[in-house]
Amino acid sequence: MAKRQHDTEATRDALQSAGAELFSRLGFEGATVEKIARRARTNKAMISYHFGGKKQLYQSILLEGFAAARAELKDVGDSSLPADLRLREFIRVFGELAQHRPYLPVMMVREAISGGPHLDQKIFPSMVAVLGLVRDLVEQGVREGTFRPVDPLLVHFGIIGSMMFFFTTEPLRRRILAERFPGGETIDPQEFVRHVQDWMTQGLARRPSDSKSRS
Amino acid sequence: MAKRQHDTEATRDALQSAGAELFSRLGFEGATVEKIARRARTNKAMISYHFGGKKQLYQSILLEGFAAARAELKDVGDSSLPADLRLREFIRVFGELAQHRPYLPVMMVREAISGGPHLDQKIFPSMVAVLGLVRDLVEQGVREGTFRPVDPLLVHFGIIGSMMFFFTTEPLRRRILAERFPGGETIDPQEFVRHVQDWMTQGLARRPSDSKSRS
DNA sequence: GTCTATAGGCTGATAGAC
DNA sequence: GTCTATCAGCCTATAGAC
Repeated sequence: MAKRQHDTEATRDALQSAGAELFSRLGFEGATVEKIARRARTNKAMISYHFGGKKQLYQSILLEGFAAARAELKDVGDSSLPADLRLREFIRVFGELAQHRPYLPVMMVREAISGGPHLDQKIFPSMVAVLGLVRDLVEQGVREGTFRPVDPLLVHFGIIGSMMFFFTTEPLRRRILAERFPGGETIDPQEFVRHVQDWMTQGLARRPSDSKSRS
Repeated sequence: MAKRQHDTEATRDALQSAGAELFSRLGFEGATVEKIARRARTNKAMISYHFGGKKQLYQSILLEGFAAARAELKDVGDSSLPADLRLREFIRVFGELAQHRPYLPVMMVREAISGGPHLDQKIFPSMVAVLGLVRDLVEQGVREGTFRPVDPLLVHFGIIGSMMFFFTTEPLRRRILAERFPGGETIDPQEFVRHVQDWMTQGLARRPSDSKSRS
């Protein structure tokens, strides 16, 4: 945009990319500015220059990652399909998201476990939006009669929980399963996504015996 | 056991207890020996004296916690009930475990996310034992005809995942739900456990249309 | 067994040269 | 914009007094 020695954006992007990789793998404290700068092929002074410090770099990564994720989930929110199909779609997109941006779920789980000590309040709306999406979707299904009466919040944590856990614990799963069964018996992410879809669809389905009034 | 100035076991226990609390809340690096010692009402030299260092204290906490957890799950493994009831029982006991020893799931998820950098290989057998318990249980159900044909490993990660996520993210959930709905709309753990039980039971149930040969 | 004092290493931020 | 050099602060481990 203005005159520049190398390319302002290039350094910025390299730092965010290196940060995403290292923050997710090592956590906020474990990923030192030194390591991040080295991986971005620059120096740690650039982190202060471009972002104002380590914490702000961290937050910018989460903020921009969440914005992108929200955009990818938008279609599911706008869809006019029946609830059970939308739920399958949500799970599929969520799984793709986790594979396309593996750093996001990992960074978020780390934060959630600790009560969000490095979280910028600006991402809260995005988190609540995902929750609202599932809630609407479940309420639609109950209304349409395809789902049994169930608390959307519980469904939300069930789905998000199993998916987040699966995708964030890949490092250890790989290590243990590989050490004990050197054959290489690891789980295919696609297969897990399909499992959750089936589990969910059948597990929420309304049964003939269900009455509307059931707490 | 032998002559002692105060009580050897007392200091040891205090350090383990303080360590469990702080390691789970702050992570391995975040929980400094200084903080742990202060909370245990002693000094950091005691950590080296009793355990040989910070890492060994950490591992002793996980090792003893896991041993206790495994003992509590033993009854579920030995039970001769039908598979669907055993599965409900497993989920219930797992939930009680997470509430009774909240530091355990949190420490384990932290490790799993990072690939287990501070894990002693000695706990691997305990982890695999839990996995084996679920596997046997699911295979029993498929054999008995109450469960549809399903990969036990996928079931395992589904259950453990949703439970671990729920119980480990309580800190952030509390914070967000409390900030946005000051009414105090938080989720009752018992209710979530019941939800997983129902979800699981119905989601795995064999449907009339299921054939035995299905991958 | 317990404690204080300290050694030695690593951290994030930044001043100042280019 | 980029980089090197440096500073103050914090960490774990431990020597040595009691």
